[in-house]
Amino acid sequence: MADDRRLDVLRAIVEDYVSTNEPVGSKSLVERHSLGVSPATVRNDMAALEDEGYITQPHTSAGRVPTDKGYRLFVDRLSSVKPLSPPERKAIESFLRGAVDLDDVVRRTVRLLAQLTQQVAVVQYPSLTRSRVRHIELVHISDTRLLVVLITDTGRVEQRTVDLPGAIAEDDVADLRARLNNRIAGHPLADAAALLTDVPDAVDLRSRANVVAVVSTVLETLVEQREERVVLAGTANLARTTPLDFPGTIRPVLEALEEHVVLLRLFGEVTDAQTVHVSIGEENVHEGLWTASVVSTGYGATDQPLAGLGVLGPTRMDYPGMMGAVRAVARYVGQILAEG
Amino acid sequence: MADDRRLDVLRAIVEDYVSTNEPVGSKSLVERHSLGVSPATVRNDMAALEDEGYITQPHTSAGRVPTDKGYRLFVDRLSSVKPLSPPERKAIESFLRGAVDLDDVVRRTVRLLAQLTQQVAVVQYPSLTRSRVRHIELVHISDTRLLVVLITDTGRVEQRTVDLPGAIAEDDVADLRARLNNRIAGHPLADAAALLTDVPDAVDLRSRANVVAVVSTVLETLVEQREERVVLAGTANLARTTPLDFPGTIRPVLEALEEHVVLLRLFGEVTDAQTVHVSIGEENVHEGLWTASVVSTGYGATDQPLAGLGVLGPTRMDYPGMMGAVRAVARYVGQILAEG
DNA sequence: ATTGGCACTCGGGGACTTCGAGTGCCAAGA
DNA sequence: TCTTGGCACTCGAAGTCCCCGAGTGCCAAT
Repeated sequence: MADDRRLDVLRAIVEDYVSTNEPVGSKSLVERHSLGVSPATVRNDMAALEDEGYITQPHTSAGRVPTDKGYRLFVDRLSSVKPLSPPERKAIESFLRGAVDLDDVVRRTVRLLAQLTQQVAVVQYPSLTRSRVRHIELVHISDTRLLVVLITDTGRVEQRTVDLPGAIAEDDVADLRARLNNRIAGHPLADAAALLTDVPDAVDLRSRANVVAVVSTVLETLVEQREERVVLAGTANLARTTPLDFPGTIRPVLEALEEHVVLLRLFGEVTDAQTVHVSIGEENVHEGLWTASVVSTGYGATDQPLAGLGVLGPTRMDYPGMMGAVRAVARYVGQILAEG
Repeated sequence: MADDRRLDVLRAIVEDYVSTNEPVGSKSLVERHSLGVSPATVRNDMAALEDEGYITQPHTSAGRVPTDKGYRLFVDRLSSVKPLSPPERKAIESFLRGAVDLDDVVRRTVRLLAQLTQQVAVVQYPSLTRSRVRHIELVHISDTRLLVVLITDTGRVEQRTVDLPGAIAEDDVADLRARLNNRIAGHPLADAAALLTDVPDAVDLRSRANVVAVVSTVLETLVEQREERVVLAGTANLARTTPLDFPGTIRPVLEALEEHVVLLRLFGEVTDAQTVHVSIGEENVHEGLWTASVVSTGYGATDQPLAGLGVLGPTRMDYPGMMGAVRAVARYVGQILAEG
């Protein structure tokens, strides 16, 4: 039971610190929470918690502040996801319903999430490799130039121009278009490479070079990671934070946010759309984010998420609330995408 | 001549303040510049300049700092655009040459500009209304659903799905595609509305509703301002600024940067690709940018620019340098786009 | 019109003090 | 063995005081 109370104390410290943004002392703790013990007892618990590395004091005689490890324990064992209120859910739904296309869905989602959480929001575009091909369109731009347009079942559209080694006739374009669609329409993009290897073999020698060029462009568009895109919103919320949250400057964080590769890696661990993942302080791989926490999850079909979304803020954040918001938004987006 | 010297003094003040970030006094002024007069004389000039509102002192008995009006005079009459060094030009060119498509050009441009100027860079996508239609593609997704893809001569691709009131056959799609392209391919988007009005009249009654739906979607895609896009880079450079630059917090600036509508308005005045436009402090319409300056210009064909690009930073910025960088980058981008 | 001289201003920074929230430890009590 | 009240101690925040010096405005002399 003494052990249980120690955890209660840790929970209370995290909650108080998150809401007041001030190191919390033993006295104010017993005042704000009904722990049923005296400050002296709490002090003993605090000393123990500090020994174990869950809390720390900014300077000798100040209150305690949770460490990354403390937040981790809090998230894992001392809190649960805070569901959103019905009005909030209503607002999310009606806001997302208005979207006209995929771009719009993503844009609205990221703004919504930033607004809702008052943090920086990050949304990854539905991953290409995990979607299916709806259609490939070839547009004849000039004799030696085609525009390849790839449409996925999530509504994502990617395009790329191809410079052909030789001239190509309209008829040949139509033929190739039919072949390509016949081969991969309806299939996951991940399988595209395998399905397309023998396409050049089936056409006559004359145009084979052109076909190879087109196929390799299609594959590039599909495979190349550079096409993974993320969208941000709420950067201004970083300026709201106190110097306590980000020691010195928010610059490294802003820099990390500009390197979209870094952001994409945040969603690397996203494997299902059910669990909400939390990465706290130095748990983050990127050094610039060692003072920040990321709450993320996948969205899309529950078994096979399309991509990730999440929020980023100081380690001192309302984890249960953020997790609730992230989960709720992810669910609604998944729903919307499934319908559209 | 006394008047001339006063302007020299103002120029010296601006230059010193920009480089040192400290209010500049009469003594250090004569030390750093060879004005050929004594500090006392400079003091008289300063007093006059202050009376006229070109400079001000942060507090009694500190050096002087240029006002917005002072920077304005400096930009208009006391400085000239600083050309980039040949190596810099070389770097710009080779960096931009590597771009594979329009998206890539824009992305590279904005990063380059941020890097070069150490400020926040903003690049607007080539405006739709000012480009010409290269091709319109209609993709048959389902019986009652089409994907409309619009390709401009700048390489920009816009797409939108249309839900049709009734079913449509493949043949009708092909027919409509041909009609649309026949009508507006090669024409400026701005003329599209006029050119398309009578298209529905030419088809038989049966499919007229469908045609109307498609045409109106095309027009929406063309006309709607929401498709005007901007891209940002270098936000982290704002965190480099001192409290002197942005009194209190950079938050309002970050907020303004997130409202892309605000950014687009920055380029509203861009009418040609020759002159570089400077907007200083409270000259900015948006209140959140009253502590910032914007250096912008148009890019594209010199007579009819496609869109704008520029940088944003504290009013205390190196205007000649920024103008040089912005102008150079705009020229190269225009060149690249003209070739591609 | 320019300049040297001079008295004046005022913010920044260092030294010093006070205040109080918070701590650790201990001995007594349950 | 755990809890608790008591107590001395620590140390940062904030206030006060003071000095220094960069910078100013003004004036009389050139």
